[in-house]
Amino acid sequence: MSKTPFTTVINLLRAQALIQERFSGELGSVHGLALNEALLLMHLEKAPLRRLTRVDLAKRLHASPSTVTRMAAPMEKIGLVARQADPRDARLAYVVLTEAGLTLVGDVRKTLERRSSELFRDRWSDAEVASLAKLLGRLTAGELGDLA
Amino acid sequence: MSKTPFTTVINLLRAQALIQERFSGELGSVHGLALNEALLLMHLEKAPLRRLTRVDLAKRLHASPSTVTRMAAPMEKIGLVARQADPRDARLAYVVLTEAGLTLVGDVRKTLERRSSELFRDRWSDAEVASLAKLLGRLTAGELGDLA
DNA sequence: CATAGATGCTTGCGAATGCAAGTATCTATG
DNA sequence: CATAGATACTTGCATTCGCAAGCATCTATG
Repeated sequence: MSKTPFTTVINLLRAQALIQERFSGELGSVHGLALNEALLLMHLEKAPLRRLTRVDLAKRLHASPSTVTRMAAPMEKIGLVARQADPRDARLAYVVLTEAGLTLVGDVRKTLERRSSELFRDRWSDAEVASLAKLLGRLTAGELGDLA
Repeated sequence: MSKTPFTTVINLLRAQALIQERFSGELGSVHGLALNEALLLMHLEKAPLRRLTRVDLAKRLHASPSTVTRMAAPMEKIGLVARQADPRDARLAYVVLTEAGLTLVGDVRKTLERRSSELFRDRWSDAEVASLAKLLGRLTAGELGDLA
């Protein structure tokens, strides 16, 4: 039995920790957001009508609905998102991206794209990065919400 | 400017969430450990004398020293690790793997290796998995503690 | 139309974690 | 040897998160 799959998993966990550390700092100091909050805004940006229910957001963020409720509250307070009811189903409380949120998420995306490029700037060819993206994409093929 | 690096980072974050979800369940129910606790034991297993200081463990786990202190306490209580003083430096409090811990970490490793294999069982050739492992390994080249 | 089950959201509670401060010890400098 | 700074660990406090329970609403069935 080969141990290559295990090595792959371990390396992936390490790479994720590296990225989290590198990105969280600038994201927090420049935009005042945590990485998860940035991902939430980007999911809304990609969604039809720029809105999603809390349950849908939870699935895309791999979080619980209660976490999404609590994440959205302060972002609503500062005007990045708003709460929107559904006229047909009174249970639903959409989280909808505001104009301010749309502007911010554009800046956030630029920051993340720049940091991502820096991550591969040295010792990586374009083909290698593309190969890595493709392999990782296949790993998560059945998942919701692409963001990219 | 290409967006491939950004796509790569997003896919990596998604893949990490997938792995965390798939592994945590069995790790907890079968061995009674969280993923981070399993990683802690595996770092000890790889270390000389099967022991590390809390600060060294924190670096390898990408956690704070206080987190390591609190993680080690219950594992010491159930006999997986022990506390060991350094005769030359009274500040150091090594976390050392016990025999019971060594036995458990062997089982845990087998579980993780099997789950990792299942992750790539369908639609992946050996060469593709090896390629992914290599690319991820390059991303974390400068880091401590290999585990694999 | 009435009821049972399913779904979406929120809240209480406990667990995990980081930061900052405090203590103990070591090391370098004079 | 005395002192200042560095290092290792721990603890108090605040934050974040998931689970379970509760409430409101919707849907299916009779």
